[in-house]
Amino acid sequence: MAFDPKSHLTDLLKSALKSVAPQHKDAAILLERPKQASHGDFSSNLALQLARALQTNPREIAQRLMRELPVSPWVDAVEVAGAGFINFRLAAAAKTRVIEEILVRGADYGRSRVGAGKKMQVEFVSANPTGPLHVGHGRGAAYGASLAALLAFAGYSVTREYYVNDAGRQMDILGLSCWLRYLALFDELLPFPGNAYQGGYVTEMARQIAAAHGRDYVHPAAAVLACAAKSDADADAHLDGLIKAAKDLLGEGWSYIHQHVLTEQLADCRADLEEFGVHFDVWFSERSLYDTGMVQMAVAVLESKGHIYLQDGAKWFRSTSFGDEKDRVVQRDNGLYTYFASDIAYHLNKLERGFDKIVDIWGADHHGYIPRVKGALQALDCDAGKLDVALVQFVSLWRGAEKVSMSTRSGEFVTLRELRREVGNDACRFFYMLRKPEQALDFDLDLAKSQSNDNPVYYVQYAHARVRSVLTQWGGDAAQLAAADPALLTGERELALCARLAAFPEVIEEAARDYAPHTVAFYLKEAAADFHSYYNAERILVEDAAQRLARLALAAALSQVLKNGLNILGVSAPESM
RNA sequence: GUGCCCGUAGCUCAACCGGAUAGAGCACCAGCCUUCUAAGCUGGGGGUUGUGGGUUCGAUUCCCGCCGGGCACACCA
Repeated sequence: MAFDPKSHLTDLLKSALKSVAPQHKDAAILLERPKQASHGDFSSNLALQLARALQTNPREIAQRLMRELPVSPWVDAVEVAGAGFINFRLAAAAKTRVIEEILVRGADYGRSRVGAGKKMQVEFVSANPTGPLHVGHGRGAAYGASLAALLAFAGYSVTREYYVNDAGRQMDILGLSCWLRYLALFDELLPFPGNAYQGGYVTEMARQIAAAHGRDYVHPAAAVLACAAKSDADADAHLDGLIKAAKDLLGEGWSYIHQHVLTEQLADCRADLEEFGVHFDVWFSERSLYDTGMVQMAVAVLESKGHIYLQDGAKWFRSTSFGDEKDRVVQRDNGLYTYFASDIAYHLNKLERGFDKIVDIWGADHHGYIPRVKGALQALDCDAGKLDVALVQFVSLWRGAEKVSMSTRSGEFVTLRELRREVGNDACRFFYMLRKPEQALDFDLDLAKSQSNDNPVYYVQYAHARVRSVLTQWGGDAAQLAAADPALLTGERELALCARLAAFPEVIEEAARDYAPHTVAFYLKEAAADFHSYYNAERILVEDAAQRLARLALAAALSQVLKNGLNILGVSAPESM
């Protein structure tokens, strides 16, 4: 294992602690990198933490700890400062060692074992395949993909999953919408319901069906109306009437149309995500839960455990027993299961697949849904603690000062595809990662498009490209860099850059722990800033061969870290710009 | 009304499971290209962390009350 200054200092402190306060020898030792350079390279608040328990002035504890610290060649100085902080100054050699480690480990530098190979599932996007993905889905996609990559890099065995809602009423509405457009192509005109899917892609699918099957699915408009006509008072009831009419009149044809629109939309969605660099290992069908009897079984198990009661002809799950604010219907009085019922079965299935942890990424509007799902798992005697839900807030698009209005059902929304085409995949992925997920995101299209220093994605990529350009001009073999003498790196900026690079593994572990890939993006901006600053202050390709090689090694190490970080975020690291 | 998220520089946001003098970018002002990519760099001004309490060596962080914004409160998904 490579030398790690942080764990080395931890060991030193542990040893001192054993002498000073044996009864607290197992106290957690926290080392942080101070924001301020005058506070050294690492700082520990151990004395402050112990002050109360030892009933002693923290500064005095710090002094005692300092006296008991074993001598280390990696430490230049130790001092007690402020209220009782112990500040460490590392020897230059301890800071520059990281360069060699980065060059040796390459794409694996920063990779951690904290995950210990534990099986983790990240389920995200899971949008109804009833139309194109929009910019809100894009945020969930970018977040989920980056989080999954981050967790994998942190040592977890990650499965990326998309839950396909192919069983519900929404799919029926889409099928109906398509059929109505199809009928219109053959002059069988019915009023198109306002609560059906309005988008142009629906008409497009209708044209495909017409092209492939001609008039096969045509029925007179009058017949449809006659079949559907009951209540035109309630828009939803009217829609259900039309769906029933479609099923009755079309028979097998309905299955075809239903399947066709599903396949089309899923394929479109999948292609869209693939282009966005977002891949899934599993596409899990909701319908399969019904086909295999999982839904019925899950409800039956709940029932057998006494968590279900009948009221008004429906079956209710007593979720209030598990902290929910009201009980929830799992099976309607007409016998149909609710979406919640299949979701219980789905989560049960997830746990049965043996994941140590499952992360659901949901839109923030679903937050009220958490207690009932966790409640159901508890009721099934599962460990609900294995389920984490990450909520992603909404996205608003802006063109300068003007807000772009969006509404899914009306068809007036900006699609992810349009967004990607307009601003590019890299800027898109990076921009989505500039905000913590639980915070609403204002996405400024003009800014994302601008090829200027306003745009952070170019800033980071530029730093990478700059290094690659220098390496190309140098023209040497990268293998030579291993021979560089790090002792020649003594400049303040060089050592600061080394410290930044050494922090990368910690950034990865903390980001993984907090499900916070955005902190990786922030780190990359800072690392790029360190480099740009260095680049402007010092020349890399100097006359002195040894000095030149040392600086090239540092630059190469920096570019490697940028690349590893960008890779997690799904952003390219260009060789030139 | 109840629950969740949020409130930090003029704007957009950070702040490492409670730490030291709250940091960046944009915008504004003043500088840096005959030398490795100016999509870059250097310097400057800019703050009662919405507000009032509490917890303690220490609070942007934790707890409570207000104020303001967003979202959710279905036999829809």
